[in-house]
Amino acid sequence: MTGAVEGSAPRRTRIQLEKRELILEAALEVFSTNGFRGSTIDQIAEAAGMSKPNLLYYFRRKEDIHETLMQRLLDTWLAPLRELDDIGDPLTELRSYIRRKLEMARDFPRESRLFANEILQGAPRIMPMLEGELKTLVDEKANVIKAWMRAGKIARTDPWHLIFSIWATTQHYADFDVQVRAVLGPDRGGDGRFEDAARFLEQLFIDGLKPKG
Amino acid sequence: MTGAVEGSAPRRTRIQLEKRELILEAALEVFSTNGFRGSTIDQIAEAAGMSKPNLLYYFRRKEDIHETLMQRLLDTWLAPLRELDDIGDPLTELRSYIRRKLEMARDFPRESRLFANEILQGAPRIMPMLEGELKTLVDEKANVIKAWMRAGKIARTDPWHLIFSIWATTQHYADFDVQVRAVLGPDRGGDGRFEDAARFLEQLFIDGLKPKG
DNA sequence: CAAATTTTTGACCGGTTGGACAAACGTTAG
DNA sequence: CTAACGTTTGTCCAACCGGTCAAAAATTTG
Repeated sequence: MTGAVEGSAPRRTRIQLEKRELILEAALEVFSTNGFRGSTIDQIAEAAGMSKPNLLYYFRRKEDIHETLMQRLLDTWLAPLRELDDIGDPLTELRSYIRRKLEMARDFPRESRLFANEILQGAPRIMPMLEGELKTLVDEKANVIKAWMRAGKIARTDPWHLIFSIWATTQHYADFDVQVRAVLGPDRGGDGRFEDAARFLEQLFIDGLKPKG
Repeated sequence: MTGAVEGSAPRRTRIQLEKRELILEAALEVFSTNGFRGSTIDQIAEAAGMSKPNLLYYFRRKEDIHETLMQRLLDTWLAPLRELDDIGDPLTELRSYIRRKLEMARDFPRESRLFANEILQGAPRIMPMLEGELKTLVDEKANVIKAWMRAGKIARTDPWHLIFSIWATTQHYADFDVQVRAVLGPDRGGDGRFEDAARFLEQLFIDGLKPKG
């Protein structure tokens, strides 16, 4: 009769751990396709194979599910950028970063869409993170890229907008997937579209960033 | 006592024309920030300065507002690509296209977000248009670009993914505006961010597309 | 002006939604 | 076995939401 599933000390049962995972997986599916307000607890419960009151036993409010999902997402979402290392070869590092981001768009499109949904609606729930953690990380990496430019390792350009462009182009293949498929048609829109995209983006960014002269 | 605001022959009063515009303007604001399901008729009505039943006198269903909005949007949204002309200088044409798209992201961010919202959720209402009109247009322009490549006017690459990248990078500044602002901070995130973006994108795409050798 | 028509409004309705709750059911430790 | 604790479910509720309707108010037309 505790019911304190989410206390300051979350002592969780085996069942709680399992069921919470099940719910989060189902919620990711539902939220990423319908948005927060467009999703109902009933939909998530059904997708998780349980009743609504049962779901509400594990997460007291709809928002709690979304919040938990968002917290987990952000860590893995920023991991590729965190790995951008200033001790490696600049062009190799950037190529790896682009490739990793594109792989995430391919392998975790639901996470990408969940994030896009949140930002589109003004990021009401993660604004502090954007202005804090994210800005700090981007500024840090922008300085790494700037150093590469000063050292003549890559062409000079705006590091922040370079990062934005990499985000935009790679996430486009997850967020606008239906449009990409529709335009490419059945032949070119199949599984090969990510390899085509990888080739194109490598040419666009890496060739474009090679130092002049 | 007709009430037939939307008949096969839409004989519309002056008041009807005015009020419908008012509603569409309000609905654009509301839909673009909350999504279709996240928006209520009451919100739109209040934003338009009228009561809910009054709004429903001009648009019988919520979906009708969204549909009308979407139809209008698509024409203006694709206009820049339609203008891409194969009689002009290739690099100039592409530069103009990128600039126009970025200007639209700056001047019509709500339209961009409305469109993004629709695509994100699987484009349930405009799928036929994507597979029809849009695909036809993109294929046509891809062939124009291909011809430029064969003629050695620009570097060889994938025209479809080139177009996707231009869409992604330019629309990013509308759809992910809050993120861009948050990361750039108060100084660089001000009005100048679009000029910085324009400079960056021109360098990225145009320099990268100059013919080799 | 007065009749006809258009516009606006308040009241209302049925369905949905997020969430509460207590009782029933299952599990586990002593 | 049994008491304590964890889990599940049916029922219920208040708020919200899309939409209807009839009647009032405003406007147009003759």
